[in-house]
Amino acid sequence: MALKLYNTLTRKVEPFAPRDPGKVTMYTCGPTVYARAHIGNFRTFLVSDLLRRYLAYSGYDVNWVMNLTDIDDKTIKGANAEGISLREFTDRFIKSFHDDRKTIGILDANLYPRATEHIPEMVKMVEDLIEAKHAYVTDGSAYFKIDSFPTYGQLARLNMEELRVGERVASDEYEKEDVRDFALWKNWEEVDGPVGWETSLGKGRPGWHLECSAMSLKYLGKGFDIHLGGVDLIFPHHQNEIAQTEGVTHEPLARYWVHSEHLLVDGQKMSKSLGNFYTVTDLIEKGWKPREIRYGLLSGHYRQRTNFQASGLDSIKQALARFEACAVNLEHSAGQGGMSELKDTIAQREQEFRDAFDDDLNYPEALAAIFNFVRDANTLCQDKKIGKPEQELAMETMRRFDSVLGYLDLQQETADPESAEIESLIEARNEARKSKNWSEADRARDALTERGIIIEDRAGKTVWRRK
RNA sequence: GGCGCCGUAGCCAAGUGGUAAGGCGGAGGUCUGCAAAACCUCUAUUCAGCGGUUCGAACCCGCUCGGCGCCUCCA
Repeated sequence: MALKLYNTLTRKVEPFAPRDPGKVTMYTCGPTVYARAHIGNFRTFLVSDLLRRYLAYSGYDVNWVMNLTDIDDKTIKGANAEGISLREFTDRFIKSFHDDRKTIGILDANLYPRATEHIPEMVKMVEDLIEAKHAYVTDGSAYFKIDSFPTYGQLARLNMEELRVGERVASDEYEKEDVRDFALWKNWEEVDGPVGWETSLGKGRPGWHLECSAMSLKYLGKGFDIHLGGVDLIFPHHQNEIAQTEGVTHEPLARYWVHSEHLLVDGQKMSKSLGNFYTVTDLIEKGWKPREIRYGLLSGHYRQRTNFQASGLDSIKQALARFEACAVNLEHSAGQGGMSELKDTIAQREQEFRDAFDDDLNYPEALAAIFNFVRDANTLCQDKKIGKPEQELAMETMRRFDSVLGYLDLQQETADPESAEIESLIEARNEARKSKNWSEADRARDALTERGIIIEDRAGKTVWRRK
């Protein structure tokens, strides 16, 4: 079986075939950098990361571009409120975005283009759209004329004739020929303050949707492979991108449209007023470890609303501890001669793993395959069938699975500052055990337990970890 | 008004026509000086409810109940 993806454009799960054999081009709508991104944003970025990792695992050469929206109403407002430049204001949140995404193991994209660094490309696109009669200018602003694009509304399955015009459409943009038309270029206004670009279109700034059209076309070309984003972007954002790009290229913007469902927090839509609004940093401060955040945000299929529960931390810790324990078990296994059995289980579980991801990124089922592998490997350890060569093969398999999941990567390998002290307490306990002084040995263990240290007596060695 | 989604064990969550994955939790057992970890067994005769189609339905169809999304701020 090969990869199949649900394509929002066709509303079907389709076999995936890239534009250029062996190479995949993907574009993800990134954050608007006016505040620290929240975990809902990261859930979407995590889905892109998962897809990108799986494509790489499957042998594709992946080119992933993720934009940074550094010009819009909110960034202008924020910068002007602080009296600093747009650049200075947005740099701050671009940094926090990268800090947080690295924390939860989202690998580097190939490029993070900024909207403000592509003004000429956007202006050129508007000019081309005007030339093609898809756009018009009124009072210094340019608008896309949706009547000129017959399939407008298709991506979201909206019938433009039946829209309840007027109920949700802002009424202040009366200069548009049709209220449904959307802005390509916005004329400079007083509130914009120092923000604005002098261009052939006049002084102003780009509309929100334009950057993605201009930048995806520039860096990934016509008809690139996969465009990703959250479901809320289907309309109007992605529909408008399609109209803009295709109005110029007359070719499909992207071959597959992949949208991730929203994250719920404690069963409800995340909002500051409900007190369930979190950033990655908030969770770290509440004691979550990076990989626990990653696990929690990724649980559940990407097209299903996933409920992130603050109370689920213990369950997540336990699940991840299973992976870790398996690696430790393999490391300390002193057996031999289970190579054929190990190879059998690897073949079976890895097939299950691939089948799961191939089926529209069925992450929960892939996880099940890995947990089954963990159980099989633990059983082989127990049966003393894991020797040096088996250990190496099993660990290599774990690392291969983890190249997609990204949990082991996030283990903090840094030396524990108290390790010398802990080791000496363990040493003292083992001395007591040797002389069968059990009460003294238990006292030593209790002292460690009180400090949050869990110890495990393995064959010939005592290993420890923090709770 | 239009388009669409969800309801599976105590909790989380796959499965979408062939007889309920996986994780957490819980019970019992093996191992261990005792633990921890691991392993084994058990933990949904049943998939919101009611009808229908079918040899066969959690999966298809209809209705009902309950939660929710989108329809120019939004990951």
